[in-house]
Amino acid sequence: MVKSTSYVKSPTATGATIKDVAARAGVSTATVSRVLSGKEGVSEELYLRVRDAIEKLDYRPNQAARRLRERQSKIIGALVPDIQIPFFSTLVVQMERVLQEAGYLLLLGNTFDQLQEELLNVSIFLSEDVSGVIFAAANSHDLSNIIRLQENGIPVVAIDRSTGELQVDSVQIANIQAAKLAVDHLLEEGHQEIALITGPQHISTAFERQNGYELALRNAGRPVNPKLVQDGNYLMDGGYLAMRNLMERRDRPSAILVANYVMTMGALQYIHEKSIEVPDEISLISFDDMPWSVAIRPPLTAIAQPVEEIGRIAAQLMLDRIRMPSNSTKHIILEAKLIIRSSCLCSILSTRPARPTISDQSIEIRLG
Amino acid sequence: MVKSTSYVKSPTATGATIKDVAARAGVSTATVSRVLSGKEGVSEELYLRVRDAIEKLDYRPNQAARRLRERQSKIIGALVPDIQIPFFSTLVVQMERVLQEAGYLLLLGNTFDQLQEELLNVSIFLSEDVSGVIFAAANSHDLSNIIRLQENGIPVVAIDRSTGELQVDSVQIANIQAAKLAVDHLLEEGHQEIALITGPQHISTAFERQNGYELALRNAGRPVNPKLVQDGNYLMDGGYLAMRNLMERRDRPSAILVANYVMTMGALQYIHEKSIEVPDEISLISFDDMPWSVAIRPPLTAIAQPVEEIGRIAAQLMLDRIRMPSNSTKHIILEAKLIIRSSCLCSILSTRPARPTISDQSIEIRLG
DNA sequence: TTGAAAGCGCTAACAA
DNA sequence: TTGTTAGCGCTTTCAA
Repeated sequence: MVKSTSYVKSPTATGATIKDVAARAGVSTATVSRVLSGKEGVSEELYLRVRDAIEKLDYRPNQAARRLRERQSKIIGALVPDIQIPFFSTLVVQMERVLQEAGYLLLLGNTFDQLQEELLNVSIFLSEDVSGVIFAAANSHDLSNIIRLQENGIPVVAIDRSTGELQVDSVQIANIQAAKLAVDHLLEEGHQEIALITGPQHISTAFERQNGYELALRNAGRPVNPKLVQDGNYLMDGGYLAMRNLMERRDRPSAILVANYVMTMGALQYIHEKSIEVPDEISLISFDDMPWSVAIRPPLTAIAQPVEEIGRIAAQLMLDRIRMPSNSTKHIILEAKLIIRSSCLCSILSTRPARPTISDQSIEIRLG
Repeated sequence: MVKSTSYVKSPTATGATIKDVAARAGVSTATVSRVLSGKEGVSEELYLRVRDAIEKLDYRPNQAARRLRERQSKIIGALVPDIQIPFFSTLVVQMERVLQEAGYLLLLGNTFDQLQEELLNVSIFLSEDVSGVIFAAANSHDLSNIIRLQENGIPVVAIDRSTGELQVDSVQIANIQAAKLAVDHLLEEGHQEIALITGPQHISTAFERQNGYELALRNAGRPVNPKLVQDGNYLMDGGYLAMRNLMERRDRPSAILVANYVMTMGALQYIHEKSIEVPDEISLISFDDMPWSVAIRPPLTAIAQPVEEIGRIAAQLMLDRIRMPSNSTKHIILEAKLIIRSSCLCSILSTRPARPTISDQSIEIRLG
């Protein structure tokens, strides 16, 4: 068969277009468009005919065409370190829920805390002409990628991490207080040597949590021993190594605060490999609380962040900012809670007969 | 100031367009387009001028316009149950990596294993005119949403879960063999009463794993006791309740296979609440292996799926299918491995003096 | 209340 | 090798 050589991209059945709908309903595309966007001024009769045609043809408007015409994509980009980290996957799910409700699409970008990956995703976002970007900065000291977005007139909202000078809406927790809360608790329990496994210093949550740790010690008139502060790089390996460094010391600390959940897993691996008893030999408090923190032996005392709320608020801030671009910048700070379970208990206390240790009777303490 | 009333959507600085680049380089937009797509037939001189203009203007092509014009979005939709489940977040990250490399964007859709949510996401995918969809069916017995995609000429690839009649490329593990492997191991260790915590019967991995469990027992000439098969709904709560049902029986099983990781967390919660000793009182094997399986006490014996490989292969199958639509359908079945750690150990063996139990001396066994 | 028509930014056929 | 131009599917102005 000889056919004309007009070029056709997709030989497969493409969906119906607005033209098809218009033809079938016997109206103009303008009318269909009006029905689509629920605009006033369409007669009952035509409205019904159009709706009918839409249904019959299983028509769905082409988003690319819409975006091109409307000059706004209704896509929100999200820059997170790694969706494999439970904290961030929960964040993303919540943001998505709120945004979807408002007719926006969430486009995910994992940065793995590398500026280069962040840049790559920012480029994609710019190409997609995103309506906004919610971001956890890969490096709190280098926000050039974020600034690039702003220069392009794209509203941005910071989550989880601070942004220093940069004027942007933000949601995060009170990291200093949260860390202080944990250390205060350990001090109250009578711990003398309290260590910290911290994260990369270019990530704000890491140094803020460290600040909180040091603040608590100083407030209590205790010295801050730099040897007891180990960088675990926010990774599982790092947590493992940091824990090893700490436990191989001649004078082991009696308690440890771990600045994120991933490192806690690494720390626990070391603890279990060496059959160290928690909390008898060492008390442990972990940042971040997971549903399965109670499935771990011993159940972990943890600093629980209101993750879902952070996600929802971030999305809401974004929507507000898009609607009212000139509103004043908002900074939302939420408080984290200390959930006391059984991974920290003062070894001194365990000598008191009135309060049995876990290993004796396996009680469980739950507060908060 | 009185201005003309021409309508303007975005008052903010929009990025440069191809026209701007053409003007600046003193060429036509066609030439810019040719440079952009790396086409032959542009003189060295113009090429350089165009590149320079692109750089100076920080120009990035508008994707919406491209999609509209090219009639293909280069977006791949991904339908997964819940990105908060580690297995799926890893899958997504790997797929994204491969697809991005090939110039495709991944658009994520969480179904939470609800057909309604699946439908919602499919509608979005259709509107976005996605080039393909990689899916883990919310319900293996109702693939109508997937069929709808196919009817629209959209290539689909199945991951993780079977699709029965439906002819589609797929990647999954050999679930029956994997479950059998685990149960065989427990049988070899001398366990008499082996229980299963299974998932929803409309999810193929759940019933396939159950088949493998039953097959292993039958092959060994053992009866299958329906009371020992508990539905845990693939959720943490479900795992908790299923474990409780099992342990409250007069004759407790001596070993349990848990069909996914989330339920294992629930099961462990119950185990720890009741201070049940693993593996002394009960042996446990869990489907799915996580980096932090070694951070749990005791380190979990697990069936490790090649998650990352599944993700990469799925993405590759998708790309192949797009390039060669008429290729024959491929089914890739990968094998899972049994990683033996310390959560399963035969209680009979522990009576042999030569082999101390974990709780005695805290040895660690690692194979695989 | 309705329709005609312009044009969003881009690619590719075709002409030069 | 380069430019001109049509048109992808949609929304909105403007005129009727």
